[in-house]
Amino acid sequence: MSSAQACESLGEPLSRVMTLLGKRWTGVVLATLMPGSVYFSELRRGVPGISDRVLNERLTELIGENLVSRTVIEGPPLRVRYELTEHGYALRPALDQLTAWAQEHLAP
Amino acid sequence: MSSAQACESLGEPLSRVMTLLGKRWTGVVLATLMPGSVYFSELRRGVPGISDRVLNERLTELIGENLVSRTVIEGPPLRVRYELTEHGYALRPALDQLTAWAQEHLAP
DNA sequence: CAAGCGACTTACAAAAAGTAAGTTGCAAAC
DNA sequence: GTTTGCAACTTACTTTTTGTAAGTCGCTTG
Repeated sequence: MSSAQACESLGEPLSRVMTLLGKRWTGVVLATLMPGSVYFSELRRGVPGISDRVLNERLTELIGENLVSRTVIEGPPLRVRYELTEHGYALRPALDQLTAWAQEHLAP
Repeated sequence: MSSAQACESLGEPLSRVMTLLGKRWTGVVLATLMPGSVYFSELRRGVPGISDRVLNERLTELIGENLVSRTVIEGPPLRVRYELTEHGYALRPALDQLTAWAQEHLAP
């Protein structure tokens, strides 16, 4: 396989992931959803520094990509659960690799 | 291990990686450097859509994190090679996982 | 000797993210 | 029984990042 082909085959799907993960907070939001479903307010607490506005924006995008599902629990009080879909959960090995890499190769 | 602890242990190094990869183009630039060292102009061609300005910015950041090295080749003509360091190259398994995930779980 | 390449740099516009306050529906506190 | 407060957003506005285009400098090629 030539270098150009390697670049192509690596590049195309990779650039699609990076369109998602290349936005601020997306990766951390997904990681925070890994342990299981959470309410909006729990998510916000789990992702220190993110604002309501952006958290909502990221969730909307992830729902649009079928990586996260949204379930309204009619109240009162009304609550909303967010949960990874199968596709979203499948990102776990990749995020684990990134975490391992950071621990070994990224300065604190 | 409690869910809160899991969140912590996954979260801290992950959020450091995402500070890097969460910026536009960073992931694709790193992936493009994987096959070997390249000149600035080759890199630009290898990352369609990126501008000189941002490519330069990303490279400067990556050099600052010791993930990429820069070598000036005195001309004329003067050229500059960019190459992954050991730390940068170590990201390969993670990027491969992301690529594999995109192929299986991300809509084109 | 005009035009172009390589590697940037600069100046300016558009898009994304940050910040803060507002909204709606209810419920416990005073 | 009115104020306070939470949950889940939404809106308006500021700041930061990106995008776009042109400019620079040394040299080379037609």
